[in-house]
Amino acid sequence: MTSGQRKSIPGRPRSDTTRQAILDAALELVGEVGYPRTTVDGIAQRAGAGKQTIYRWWSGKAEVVLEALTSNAARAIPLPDLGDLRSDLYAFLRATFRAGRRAGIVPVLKALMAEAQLDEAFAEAFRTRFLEHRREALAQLLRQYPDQLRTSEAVALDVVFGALWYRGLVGHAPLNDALARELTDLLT
Amino acid sequence: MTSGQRKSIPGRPRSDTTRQAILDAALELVGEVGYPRTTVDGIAQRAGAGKQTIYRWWSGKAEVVLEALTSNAARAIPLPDLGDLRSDLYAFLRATFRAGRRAGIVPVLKALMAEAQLDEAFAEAFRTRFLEHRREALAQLLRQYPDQLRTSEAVALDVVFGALWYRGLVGHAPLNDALARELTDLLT
Amino acid sequence: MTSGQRKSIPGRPRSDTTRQAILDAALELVGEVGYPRTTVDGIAQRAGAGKQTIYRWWSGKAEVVLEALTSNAARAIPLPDLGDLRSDLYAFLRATFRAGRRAGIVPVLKALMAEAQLDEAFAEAFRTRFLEHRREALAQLLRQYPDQLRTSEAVALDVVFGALWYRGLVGHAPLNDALARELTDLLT
Amino acid sequence: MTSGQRKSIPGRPRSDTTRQAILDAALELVGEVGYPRTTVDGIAQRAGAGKQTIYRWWSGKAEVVLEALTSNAARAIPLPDLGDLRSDLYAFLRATFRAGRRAGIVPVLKALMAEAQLDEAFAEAFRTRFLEHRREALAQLLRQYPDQLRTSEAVALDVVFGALWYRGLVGHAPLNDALARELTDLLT
DNA sequence: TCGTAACCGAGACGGTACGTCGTGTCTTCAG
DNA sequence: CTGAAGACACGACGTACCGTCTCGGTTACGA
Repeated sequence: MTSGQRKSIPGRPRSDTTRQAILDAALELVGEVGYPRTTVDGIAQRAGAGKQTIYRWWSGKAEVVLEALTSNAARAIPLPDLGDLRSDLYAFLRATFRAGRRAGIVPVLKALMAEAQLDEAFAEAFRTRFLEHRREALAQLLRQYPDQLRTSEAVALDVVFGALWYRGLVGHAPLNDALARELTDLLT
Repeated sequence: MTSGQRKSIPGRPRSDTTRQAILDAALELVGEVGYPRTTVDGIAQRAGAGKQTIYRWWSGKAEVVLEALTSNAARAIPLPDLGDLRSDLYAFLRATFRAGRRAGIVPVLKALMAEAQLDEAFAEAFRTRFLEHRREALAQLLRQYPDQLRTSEAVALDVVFGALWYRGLVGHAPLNDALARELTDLLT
Repeated sequence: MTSGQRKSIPGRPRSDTTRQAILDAALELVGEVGYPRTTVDGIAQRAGAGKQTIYRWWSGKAEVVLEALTSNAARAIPLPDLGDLRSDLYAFLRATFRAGRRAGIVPVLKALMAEAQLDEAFAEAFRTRFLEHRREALAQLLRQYPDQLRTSEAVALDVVFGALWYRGLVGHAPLNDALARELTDLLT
Repeated sequence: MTSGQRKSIPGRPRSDTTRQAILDAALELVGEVGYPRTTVDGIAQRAGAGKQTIYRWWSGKAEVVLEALTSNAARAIPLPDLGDLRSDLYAFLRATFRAGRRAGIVPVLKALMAEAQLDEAFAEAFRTRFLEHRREALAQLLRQYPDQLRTSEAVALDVVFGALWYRGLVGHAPLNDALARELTDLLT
């Protein structure tokens, strides 16, 4: 019955207060001065924490920011359910794009994607702890209408998130409702 | 009236030998130790050049690598012309993906895209000196068959390059002929 | 009957096992890696003790090592008594130097003397709990022959221990029998 | 005739301004907050120098302070020459003790001696660049009167500097004229 | 032919951030 | 209250790159 009740581990337990302070400080700093000018020292100082404490639980600022992003917000965009793929997909894309435009998360996400290119270990973390969740959300939506899609699920996901990230990263065109419209039309 | 032709500038002219040595050294180093562990010092040392010489002509390692990439190779993938969009687009995508898989340029491109996220000035350079060229190549192809495309040219470009970059950056799936096939089918 | 001795203090009494384990661990570590690379953490770990336990009873590694040194050994060099100052002093010095050369205590003493320079509180402890004992031993010897000494007792002590420590700390010359001989001749 | 003209070394030459600024800053800081609380960062900051510049030329704060001490001052106590050993030695000792009492160099010297105990490399530097100079000064004096000394030159030096350092390091008694008198009487 | 000016190599410089280490305090659970 | 365990705030360390600077030395051109 796996009655496994937690073996009480010895020693002082991790301070959740400090953990939260660090995550908050990270988000604040990133918001104020931007990701590249955010430093581990800076986060520690603002959080009233020691640098060591940060390095004990995270491997660097990228991981801290990633966790801050994914934990502070149960940032779930609710999946629409309007009965057909066209409507649901359009609603999903509009909502996603709008969420991106609203808060200052987009530059942070771009920076994390950048970090992932420069640091293989972080790439893995970013993929499994962030990207795949988003992918899975859309995948669930698509799976509801298996035969209304003009291409395979995998390619549909790559097309949607590809266009999304590509416009975001390159910045040559906005993520607006028109794009949502066109992608929807293309895929259904 | 200084009739417009270049006044011969005084002083020692720029050494093209050195320029080439720097670009070569940059590519070599990036190939050997990867972009993040490549340093301006390292490039200078390997090229037998002074650091100042690099900073005189480029703004940093990103620009050097970018120029090395775009200059060393007349890296033109010849545009196919098989008579219809389906064939041309498929050929184009296959050739592009294969070029990417072959040499070690892909990690470098990923790194440059990363750099562009962290440095606005370089982002501009990367966009105009690299990304737009690729975009324009495909755009020319698409413009030959204005009515065989299932979406606008702009979105088609974003879909193609989006999927391409997304798979490349995230690395969750390969850039293979199957993707070329599916994208072609989707867009035509 | 508990007649009037120590009121029994509440709580768990100090573990003498642990105390000894800490002192032993300290001496071992100092012997193995040297004083500067010995850390409080290291001592605690090797002793199977908590750091807090160390800080509860000592003020830092210097005090631990000092106590280890002075307690583990009833390191009394027996005072010679040969009947005249020359013989006694020479015997004393020879024995002292030899004791120093034998075991690995000398580097530790040097390190403690160093620590005393950097930490006023420890300087006091080192002086009263170690240095003065040695001084007092020789002083007793000297006082037996008050009129065979060519200088005051205080200066004689400083000359003997001065030369001793000076050669030990600087290391430009050995603490050998020749020195014992010359010092004896000089002082008597 | 060994006409050895300096081979011109390439690169920017070492900045003597910076070197001096660092040495000055080191002495100031040591004077203000004491040696143990002086940090390399602190020195660099006050000198307006980069930390790297310090580590390029010295191995740590101990070496910087040592050089500051030995270079900033042609701190030569002039050798007395009064015609006989008793007078000269007494004069030398009095002058030495007084010099020590006057400025705040004594604590620094104690700290350097401490450092030498904890760092073998620095010990060597301290010995050859400081201690031996002092030794040699007194040795010269002694050598003028080879037969007025009651012991060998080497032991005389150890007795004098031994008593001096011992009283300085332990601090149980002052370095005063009485000690100078007694040492002189003992040795002559 | 000689001066001026920009080039080039080398490498020192001021600076910022990094990640690690040791200290001494604290907070948990177990005796 | 002691003690093991270990997290915590703090502060210094030494290193790595950055982008700028300052040397001596080298081309080129034009006076």
